[in-house]
Amino acid sequence: MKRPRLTQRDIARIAGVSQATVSLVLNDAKAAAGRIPDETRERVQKAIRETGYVADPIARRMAKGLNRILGVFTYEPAFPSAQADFFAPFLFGIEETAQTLGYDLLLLTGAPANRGKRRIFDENNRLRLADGCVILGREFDRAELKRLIAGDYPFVAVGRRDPVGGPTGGPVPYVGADYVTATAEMVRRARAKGHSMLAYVGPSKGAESSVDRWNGFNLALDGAELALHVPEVGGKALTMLEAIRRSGATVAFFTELADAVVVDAAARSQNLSVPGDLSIVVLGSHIRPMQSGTRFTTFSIPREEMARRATQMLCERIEANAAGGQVLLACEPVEGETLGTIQQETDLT
Amino acid sequence: MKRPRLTQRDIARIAGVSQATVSLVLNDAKAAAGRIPDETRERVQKAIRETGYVADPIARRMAKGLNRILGVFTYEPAFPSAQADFFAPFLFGIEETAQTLGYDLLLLTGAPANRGKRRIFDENNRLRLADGCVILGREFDRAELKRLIAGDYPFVAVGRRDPVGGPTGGPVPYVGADYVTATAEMVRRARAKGHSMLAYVGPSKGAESSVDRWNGFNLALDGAELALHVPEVGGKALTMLEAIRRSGATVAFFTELADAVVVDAAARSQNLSVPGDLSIVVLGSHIRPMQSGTRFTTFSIPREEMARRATQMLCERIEANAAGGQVLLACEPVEGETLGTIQQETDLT
DNA sequence: ATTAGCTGCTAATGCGTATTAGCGACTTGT
DNA sequence: ACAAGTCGCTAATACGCATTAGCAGCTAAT
Repeated sequence: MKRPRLTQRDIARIAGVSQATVSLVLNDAKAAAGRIPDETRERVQKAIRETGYVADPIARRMAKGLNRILGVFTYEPAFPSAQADFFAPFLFGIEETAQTLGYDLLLLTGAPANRGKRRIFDENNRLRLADGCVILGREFDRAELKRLIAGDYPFVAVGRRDPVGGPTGGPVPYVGADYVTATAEMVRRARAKGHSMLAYVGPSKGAESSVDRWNGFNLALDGAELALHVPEVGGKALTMLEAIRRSGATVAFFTELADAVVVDAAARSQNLSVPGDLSIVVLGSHIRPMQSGTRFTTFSIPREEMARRATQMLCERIEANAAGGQVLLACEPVEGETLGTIQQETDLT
Repeated sequence: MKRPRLTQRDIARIAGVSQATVSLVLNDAKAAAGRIPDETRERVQKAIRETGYVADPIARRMAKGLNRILGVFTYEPAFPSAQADFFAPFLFGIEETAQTLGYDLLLLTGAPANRGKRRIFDENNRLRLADGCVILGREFDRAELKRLIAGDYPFVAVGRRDPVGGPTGGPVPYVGADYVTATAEMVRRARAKGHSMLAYVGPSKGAESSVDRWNGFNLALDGAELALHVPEVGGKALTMLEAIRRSGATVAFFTELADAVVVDAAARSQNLSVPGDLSIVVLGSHIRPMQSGTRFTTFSIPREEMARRATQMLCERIEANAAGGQVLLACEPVEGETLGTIQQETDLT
C-alpha cells in the first residue's frame, strides 16, 4: 500500500539511462551543451509518460534554490469572516499578479504561538518554503521586521512601514496608501464647507496607518479647532455620540468604518440628521457596496492595486535581486452624503 | 550583500560542536537516547539566539518527508471577486481547521496551462510541497482524478465525486453536500403547496452536483409534470421568464442563484407577483445576507462545515494513513418567501 | 599517426537537515 | 582488573534533484 514514490532513478532504470540523463531530459532546452539525441530523449519521455512521474518540488527547490512560490504572511488569520472584507481585496490582487507572473501562493497560517500572537520567526519558520513573501496586517512586529531587514530574505510589506533603526537597519520595502494626503484632503473639504470644530475618533499613535491619518488631519487643521479626540476605537455608540455633541464639533472623523456606522445609526435614532446636525467623515474604506445604507463621505483605499504593486515589487526583488522601494498610492476621495455645509450664525436665511 | 544563508554547520562551528548536535538540540526532547548535557545545549542555543538562525523548512521536509502543510487546489482562481462568495466559505473552513490542527496552507494558484485550463499534473506539479491536498471546484478533471486515485498522494475533495473506474480506480475521498435529498425536499414542499407544473432551469448532466440536483428533483416529482427544462444556465432573463410562463409552470427551480435573481427581477418588472403569479425555488445557496432584496426559498449548503470536515479527513489520511471516506452533509431548508400556495380552480375564495 | 574536437552519456557532488550507528572516555559491578 | 554499561558526542548517510567535470568512443584535421 505504501508504495515508495517514483524518483528519477526509477525512470532512469526503466529507460536504461542514468539519473542525470533523466534530469537533463526534464530540464530540456537549457542544457545546450552535450545534447541528447532524440532517440534517447524519447525513450526517457516514454518512461515518464507511462509511469506518470512528476519531479518532487521539494527536492527541486533543494537543488536549485528557487521554486517560484510567493509566501503571504498575515498577522491575523486571512479568512475569518470578520476580517474577510479587509484582506480579501489584498488577496485578490496578490493572486492575480502571482498568477500572471507564474508564481504559486503559499499562505502562512501558522498556529498562533505563545501569547496568541503570530510570529514570523517561529521555531518552525516556513517562510523559506517560498522564494519571497508579501506581508499583510495592520501592525508589524518591530522586532521581527528588524530581523527581516537584517536578513537576506526578500519580502515586501503592504502598507507603509517606518524605517528600521540600528546598525543593520534601513528602509522597509513597501507599497502603501497615502493616508496623510487623503486625510488632509478630507479635512480641507470639511473646512471649505464651513466646519471649524472637528472631532477625531481614532488613535494618534500605534500602527503607521494610524499615525499617518492623524498627521494628515493635523496638517490640514490650519486654525480649526480639534474639539474632541477619542483615541479609543470600538467604543459605545451613545457614549461617542454624546461626547461629540457636547464638544461642539460639527463634524466627526472616524478611522474605523464600524465606529462611524454605529454613531451614524445612534444619531439617526435620536432624530439627529446626518449631515444636517452632524457631519461624518470616514478615513478610508474599500470601494465596495457598503452593507450599511449610509453612503459615507470618505476616501477609497486602493487595496487591490497596492497588493498588485507589492507582488510585482517582490518578484523583482527575487528575480533581479532588486532592492525594493517605498511606494505610496493615492486614495480617491468619495463624495458620499455625510459631509454637510455649516451656515454662519443664522439658522435659516 | 549576498550573504549565504546560515546553516546548522555555522551554528555548529560557533558553538564548537558538530552539525548533528545542533540538529539534536533543535529537535530536543525527541531524542531520549544519548542525552545532551545542559551546558552544551545552552551553548548551542546561545549561538542560535545570537545569530537568529532558523532551520530551512525545505531541507527539513527533504529529510523528514512531512512538513505540516496542506495544499488547497482550485480549478478556478480562488480569489477573483466573481467567485469570491463561492470559495470564501470553503477557505474559511479550511483555514480554521488547518490552524487548529497546526497546519499551514499552500494555495495552488498555478498559471493556467495550455488551453487556459488548470491542471494538477502540470509539468511542474507543486502538490508535493504539501503533505496532502484539499481540492475545490465544481468540475473535477476525470483524468487527473484517476491519476490521483492511482497514486499515493493524500487528498480529499470538497463535493461529491463519482468513483473512478479502471484497474487502479476506486471511490474518491470526499465531503459533499446531499443535494439529492435537499432538492427532493424542495420539490415535495412545492407539491404540498399545490404545485404540479414545475420548471427546471439548470443542467441535468455534467458535474456531480448538477446530476444530484437533477436526480433529487425527479425522485420527488411523483406524478407532477416537468413543464419545462432549460438546461442552459446564465440565459437571458426575459427569455427564461417567457418560456416558463408559456409552459404553464407555476414554480421554477433554479440551480443558479444568479438566474433566479434576474428572472425574479424580470417578473416583478412585468408586474408579476412572486410568489403570487410565479413561485421560485433556488437549489442551494450560502447562508449569508443576499445582496438581492428577495429572500428566496432554497436550502443552505453547509460550505464551512464541508471544508472543515474535508480538512479533518485529509489530516487523518496524512497522519494515520487512513483511507478517507465518503461523507454527505445535509442541507438545511430555508423557508424564504418565494414559494407560494396554488389555489385550485377558483381565483378568489 | 597523432592530436584535437565532438558526441553522448555518467559519476560524483552539493543543497541543509534528520537520523542512526558507533566511538572514546568514563563509571559501575563483580 | 576486566567486562559491561552509560554518557556525550560525531561521522556517515539518506532524502531527490540539478549540475559539473569528465570519460569513452568516434571523426576530422594536421
